Amino acid sequence: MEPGSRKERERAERRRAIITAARDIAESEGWPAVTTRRLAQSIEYSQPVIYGHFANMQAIVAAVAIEGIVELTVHLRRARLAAAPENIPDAVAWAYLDFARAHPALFDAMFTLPNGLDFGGPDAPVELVDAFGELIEAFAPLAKGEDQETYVEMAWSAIHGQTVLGMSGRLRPQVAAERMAMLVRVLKRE
Amino acid sequence: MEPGSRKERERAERRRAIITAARDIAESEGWPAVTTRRLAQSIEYSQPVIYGHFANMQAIVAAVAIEGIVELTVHLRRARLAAAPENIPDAVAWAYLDFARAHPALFDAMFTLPNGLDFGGPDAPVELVDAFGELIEAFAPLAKGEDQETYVEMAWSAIHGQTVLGMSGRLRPQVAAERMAMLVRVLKRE
DNA sequence: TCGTAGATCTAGCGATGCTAGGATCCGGGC
DNA sequence: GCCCGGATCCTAGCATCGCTAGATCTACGA
Repeated sequence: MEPGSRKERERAERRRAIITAARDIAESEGWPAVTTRRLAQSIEYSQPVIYGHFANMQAIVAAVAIEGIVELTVHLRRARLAAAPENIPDAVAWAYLDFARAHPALFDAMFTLPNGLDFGGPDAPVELVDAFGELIEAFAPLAKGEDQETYVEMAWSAIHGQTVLGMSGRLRPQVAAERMAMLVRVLKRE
Repeated sequence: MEPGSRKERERAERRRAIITAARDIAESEGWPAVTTRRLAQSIEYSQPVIYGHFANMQAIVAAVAIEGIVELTVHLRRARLAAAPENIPDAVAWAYLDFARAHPALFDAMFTLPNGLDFGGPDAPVELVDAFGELIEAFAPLAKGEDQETYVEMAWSAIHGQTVLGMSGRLRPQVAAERMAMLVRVLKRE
C-alpha cells in the first residue's frame, strides 16, 4: 500500500481514532472501561479491526503513553520557557504535577499500566529521550559538581514519587504545595 | 462461631493459606497469574470458597499489601537500629529499595495495583501508620527548621519515586547506588 | 435418630482478549 | 463491461476471567 494513498490515509485516521477513543474513555471512565469491543464501537467498526492496527491491548496503552509523553514534554517546555531562570526548577516541577493531575489516565498509561515501553534501554523511543532532555534543561543546572545525568534522574524521580503518591491519596493533600516547594528547595541546595 | 473453636481456627488457617498462595504465585509468576480458580486449587477447595473469605479479588490484593507493609516496617526498623546515627537516612533509604527489589510483587500490591486501601484518610489501617512512623524516626531529624511531617512525606516520596522508576527500568541501573546516595546527600543538606 | 443450619460444590452468567473462517468489496486485466 | 483475485471486514466462537445462584452434603444439637 503506497503511502499517501486514500487507503493509507483512512488507515492512519482509524489508528488515530482508536488512540483518541482509548484516551477519552480512560479519562472519563477509567482504563478498565477501555475494552476492545468498546473501542470498536467508538470507531464504528467490528472488534477484530482493532487488531489490524494494534497487536494487543498493551500496544494501545503504549500508543496512548507515547502521546502522553509528547504532551508532557511540550507542557514542561512551555513552563520552563515562561519562567524566570531562577524559577525554572519550581515551574517545571509544578508543571509535572499539574500534568498528572490534569490527565491522570494518561499518566497511568505512561507509568502505572504495563505498556511494554523500553525507557532506559538502547532502543528507547525518541519521544522518551526528548522528554528526558527537557528535564535535563530544567534540572542539570542544579547539579553543581555532581554528575548531571545522575542528578537529573534523581530530581525527576523525586518529583515523580511525590506526584504518584500524592495522586493515589498517600500524602496529605492540604500540604501538597508546601511539600513540592520544600523538595525544590532541597534540590536547589540553597 | 465462637473464637478459638476448631472451626474458627480452620477458617483462619484457610484465610492465611489464601494470602500466602496469592503472594507465592504473584512472586513467581506475576499478579495476572493470581486468579480465584488458581487460588482455590492451591488451597484445595472449590473456587466459591475464596469468596467466603474475601469480598473480591481486590480484597486479596489488599490483604497481601497489608502483610507487605508490616514486613517493610520491620525491615526498615531493623536497618535503622543496625545503623550508626549519622548513617540512618542512608540505611533506611537503602532498605526501602532493597525491600522493593526483593519483593516486587509485594511492592506492586502495596503501591501499583488497585487495592482500595485508605492511606492518608481518617481510618487508615494501623499498619500504615506504623510504617510511616518508622519513616518519621529515620527522616524527621533531617527536617531542621522545616515542618517534620511534611519533610518526611517529601523524603519518602523521593525515595519511593527512585525505587519505582528504577524497578520499572526507567532509570540507568548502573548508577543506582550513586543516585540513591546523591538523594540522601541532598536530603541531609550537608 | 433425625432435622436443620451451615459449609461446600457444581454449574452457569456476563464479561474479557483474541482468532479463525467466511463474506464482501474493490481494483486491475481481458 | 466482466470477471477474478486479493485485501478488508464481519460473524461467530474459544478459553478464561470474576463472581453468584442453587443444589447437595456434612455435621451438630434436640
